[in-house]
Amino acid sequence: MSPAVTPSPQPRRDALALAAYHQLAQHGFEGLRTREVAAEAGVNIATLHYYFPSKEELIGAVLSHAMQRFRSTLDVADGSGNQLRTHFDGLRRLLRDEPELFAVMGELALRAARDPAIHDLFQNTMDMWRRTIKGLLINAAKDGFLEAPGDPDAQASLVVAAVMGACMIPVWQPTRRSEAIRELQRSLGLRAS
Amino acid sequence: MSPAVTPSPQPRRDALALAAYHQLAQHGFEGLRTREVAAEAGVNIATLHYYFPSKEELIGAVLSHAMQRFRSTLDVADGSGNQLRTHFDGLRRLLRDEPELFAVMGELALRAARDPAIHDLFQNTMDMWRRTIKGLLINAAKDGFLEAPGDPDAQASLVVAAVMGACMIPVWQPTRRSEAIRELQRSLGLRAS
Amino acid sequence: MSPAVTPSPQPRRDALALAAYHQLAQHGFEGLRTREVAAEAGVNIATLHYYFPSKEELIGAVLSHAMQRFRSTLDVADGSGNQLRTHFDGLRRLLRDEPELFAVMGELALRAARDPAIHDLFQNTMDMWRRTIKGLLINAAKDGFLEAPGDPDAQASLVVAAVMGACMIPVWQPTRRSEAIRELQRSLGLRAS
Amino acid sequence: MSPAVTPSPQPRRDALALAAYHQLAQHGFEGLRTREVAAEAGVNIATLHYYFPSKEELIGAVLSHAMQRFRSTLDVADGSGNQLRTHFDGLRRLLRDEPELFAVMGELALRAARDPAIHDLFQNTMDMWRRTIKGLLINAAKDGFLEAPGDPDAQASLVVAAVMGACMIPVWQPTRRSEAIRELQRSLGLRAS
DNA sequence: AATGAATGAGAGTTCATTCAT
DNA sequence: AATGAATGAACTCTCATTCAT
Repeated sequence: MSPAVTPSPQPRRDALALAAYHQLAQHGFEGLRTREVAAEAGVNIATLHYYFPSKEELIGAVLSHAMQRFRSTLDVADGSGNQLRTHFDGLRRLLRDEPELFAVMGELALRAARDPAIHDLFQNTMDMWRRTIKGLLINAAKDGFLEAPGDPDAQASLVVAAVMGACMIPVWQPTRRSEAIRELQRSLGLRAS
Repeated sequence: MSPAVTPSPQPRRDALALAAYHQLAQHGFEGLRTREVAAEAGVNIATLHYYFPSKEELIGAVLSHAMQRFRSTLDVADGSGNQLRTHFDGLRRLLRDEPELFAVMGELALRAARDPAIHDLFQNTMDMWRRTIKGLLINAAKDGFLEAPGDPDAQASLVVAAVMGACMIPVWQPTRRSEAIRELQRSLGLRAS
Repeated sequence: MSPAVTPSPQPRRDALALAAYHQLAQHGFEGLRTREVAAEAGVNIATLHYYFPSKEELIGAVLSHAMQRFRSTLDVADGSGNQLRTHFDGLRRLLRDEPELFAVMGELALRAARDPAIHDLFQNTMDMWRRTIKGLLINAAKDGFLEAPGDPDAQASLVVAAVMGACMIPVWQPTRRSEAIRELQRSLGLRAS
Repeated sequence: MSPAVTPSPQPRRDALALAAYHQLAQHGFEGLRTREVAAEAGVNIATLHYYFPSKEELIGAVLSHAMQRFRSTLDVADGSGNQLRTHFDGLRRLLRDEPELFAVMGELALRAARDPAIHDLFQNTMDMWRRTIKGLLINAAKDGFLEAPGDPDAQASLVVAAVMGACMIPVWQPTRRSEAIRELQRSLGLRAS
C-alpha cells in the first residue's frame, strides 16, 4: 500500500531535487544555496551542476516535485462516498504530516508573481485544485451531503483561499489552523459522512 | 480625504524606506538590493547607510511601514452601523488600491517563519486583526446584521485565513479574489447594510 | 616647573591632534578613524576637516606632538652631575607615565618605512637622541662616571636600539622592560650618581 | 644547503600565504589588501577565499610562516663550540638576507597589543627566543667564552630588546644596526670563537 | 559520473572627504 | 567656526557557475 514510487533511473538527480526541496522549505528562496543543497545530498557542487546545469533548472525540479506531491495527495480517485469530506481529511493530514510542503507552496506562490515559468505551473495546479473542489461540491450537493448548497464556483474559490491562507501564515499555531479549516467545513454545511 | 500624513522631519529617510517597500513588493526579499533601493530614492548607496546602518534596519523600517499601513486602514473608527461590512469594504479597497501591500505582507509572512523579530511583529498584527474581526462579528450579531451567528472566534480565524490566502495567491485574477471574499461574506450571513 | 606649554591660539585644533594621538596609541594606524577622533574631541567630522584638510595632515600633527613630547622629556638641559643617569631616570619615568608615547613611537617607526615625510622627521628625532646620548656618554666618561668607557658611538646606538626594542615589544611585562634597561645601564658601567 | 623545504601539498595556499607575507612586509597591516595578495599570487580574489575563508585566517597563516621562519633560523642545532656566537652570526645573516621578516615581526609586535591570538603566539616566540639566549649565555659562561659572566636572565632580556629594537627602527642604516649588535656582543664580553 | 580548484559579477558595508547652510 | 547630509571609491566576502582531470 506504499505509494509505490517508481524508482527513478536517476536516483542522484532525485536526491538533489529532494535536498533542494528541504532547503527551500527551511530557508526560502532568499536563503537557498546550491552548495547547501549539494552538501545535503552528499555530493560536490560540480556534481549538482552536472545534473542541473543551472539553479533555475534545479528549482524547476523542486517545483515539479512539490506540485506532484500536492496533486497526488489531493486528487480524489475513488468513486462514491462523501468525497468532499475525504478531501478535507486529506488536507488535514497533509497539513500535519508535511508542513514542508506548505512552506514550499508559499515560496512558490510568491515567486510565481515574478517568474513566468513558475507562474504557469502554479496557476495550473491551483486551477486544477479549484476545479476538483468544485466537482466535489457539486457531487456532495447531489448526494445530499450539504445542508444548503451554494454557488460551487465561489465556494471552491473560498476553500482554496482559506486553506492556502491558513497554511501560509506561519505565525499561526496548528490549533488556529485547524479551527479555521473546521469553520470552513461548517460554513459549507458539510454533514458528517 | 487622505489622512493628511504629517510630513516626517526626515523626508529622505522616509523616501528610502518607501523605496525599499516598493522594491520588496516587486522583487521580494530574494531580490532586494540596497543599491537598487538607493537608486530608486535617488541617492548614493552610502547615503542609505547614513540613515540605515544595516540592511536589517532598513527592512525593519519597511516592516513598520507595512504594518502601520495595514493596521491604520483596517482599524475601525467605531461609530455605529454595519461596521463588519465597512471592514470588508475597506479590505476590498485596500486590495484594489494597494496590491503592493499584500505582496509585502506575503514576503513578511514567509520571512516571519525564519526571523524572530519579524515573527513577533507580524504575529501581533495578525492577532490584532483577528481580534478586531471577532469584535466586529460580535457587534454585528448583537445588532442583528448576521443571519445565523456562529462562533466568532472560529469565524474570525476563517476570515483572516481566507483574506490572506486570497491575497497571497498572486496567480489569481482580481475577479477570483473578489469572488472568494464575497463568498466569505455570504458564508457569514452578513446582510447588506 | 610644569612644562609651561604655551597655550595654543587654536585649542580646538590641539584637542583634535591630542584625540588623534590617543586613538593612534589605542588602535594603531590600522584602526585610526577620523570619525572616532572627531568624536573623542567632541566635534563633528566636518569640523575636523576644517582644521585638518586631510587625514595626512592630522597625522602630521600627531607626529609633531609625539616627537616634541619625546624630545622635550629626554633633552637634558641642566649642566653638571651624572646627566646620563638622569637621562635613564627620565626614560624610566616616561615609560611608566606615558606608555601611549611608546605605542605611538612604534607606529610611527613602522610607518616611517613607507611614508617619506614621517621617515625624515622620525630619523631626525632618532639621530638627535642618539647624539644626545653620545654626548652624555662622553661627558660621563670625562667625569669618571663610567667604569670602563668604550666607543660612545656604538654604545649610543645600542642604547637607542635597546630602549626602543624594550618599549616596542608590547607582549613584555613592565618588569621585563625594567630588567632590560637596568642591564643596559649595567653594561655601560654606569656608576650610581 | 637550504633546508630543502618539503614541497607542501597545497602550493597555491602557500603561494597566497607568501604573497600576504610580502604584502604585509611592504604595506603593513594598514595597507594589507586581499585583492593585492591575490593579484601577487596570480589568482582571483575568490580563489583566495577558497583557501582562506577570511582575511583573519590568511593573517594567521602569515603569522605562522613568520614565526616558523624566525624560530627555525634562530634555533641552535646544538653541538659544541661557541654557540652564542653562532646565534649572533645567524641573526646578522637573517638581518641581511631577510629584511622582510623583521618588517613583519614589527607589524606583528604592534598588533599583538590589540589582537589576543597574535599576542599569545608572539609572546611564546619571544619567550622561547629569550630562553634560548639565556641557555646559550649559561653554556658560554661555563665553556669560558665570556669574559665576565653576568645575570643570564637580564642579559637575555637585553639581547632580545636590542635586537628587536635595532631591527624595528627602519630609518636606521644597515651599518648602524650592525654597530648596535656588535656593541651588544662586546658588552656581553663574548670572545671570538 | 564526479570532483577540487578557480572565477566574474556583484553583494553589503566602510571611510575620508565635500558641500550647502 | 561649525555642522548634518551626502558621496565615490574601495573594502571584504559570497555565490552560481565553469574547467581540467
